[in-house]
Amino acid sequence: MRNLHHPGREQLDLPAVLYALSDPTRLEIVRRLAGDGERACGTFGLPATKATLSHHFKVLREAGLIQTRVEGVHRYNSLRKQDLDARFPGLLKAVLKASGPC
Amino acid sequence: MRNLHHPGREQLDLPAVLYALSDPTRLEIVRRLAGDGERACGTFGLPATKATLSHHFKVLREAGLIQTRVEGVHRYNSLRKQDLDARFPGLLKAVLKASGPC
DNA sequence: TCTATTGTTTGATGACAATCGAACAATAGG
DNA sequence: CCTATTGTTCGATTGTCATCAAACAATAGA
Repeated sequence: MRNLHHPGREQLDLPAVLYALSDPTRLEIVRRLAGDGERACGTFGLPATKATLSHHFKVLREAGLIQTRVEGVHRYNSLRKQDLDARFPGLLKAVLKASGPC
Repeated sequence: MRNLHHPGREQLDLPAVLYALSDPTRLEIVRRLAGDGERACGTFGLPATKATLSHHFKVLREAGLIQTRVEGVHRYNSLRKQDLDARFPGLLKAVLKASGPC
């Protein structure tokens, strides 16, 4: 748990990204990160236990959608907008737009 | 099997669409339909049994990605481009682009 | 050092999904 | 009517996923 695994930009896999986005809870996390820039895991107020949320953050991280920065006792998450846009131009924007108004 | 179920344009669900696209076999089917317009199920030459392919076509159909027209003994599939673009502007294009050159 | 906070990991459970072979249904063509 | 073709459905198997409670790890602060 010391080292969080983040795939490189070139390793981003489209099916894995689409799969990560296909869960409503994970999509909501991405939506909020798209607006807020950076947030700690515990600040989402989503209807799930911390174990479940930790699982979802892990899926998003390993698919390359988010980046997690450790600072003290917190984990700050942010969207990897630039990497996603470089690899899959227009995809994130289209998904966010399709997911409704923020 | 007489009546194939196609969800209406307004019923298209983003997570379901993303999930359907997150399988490599299904993504490949969509890619080919994007180029070819209309094709019968048996003409894809994908490495899976007909039972498995029938399953994938069903997932795509019920997510609203494809339309199946029955003619004689064949089922002709086509992409629901217009419905997808109306509901999720730019999404299909971005996914196709991200999935590589056709 | 003790305690509270934050998040991960583990283990278990129930649900769902991908895959296949075999049986079935529908149709076209003899 | 018989047969080949095309695709769906069924049943079974195997594997994966979402979820939770509980245990654990790491850190900050008193």
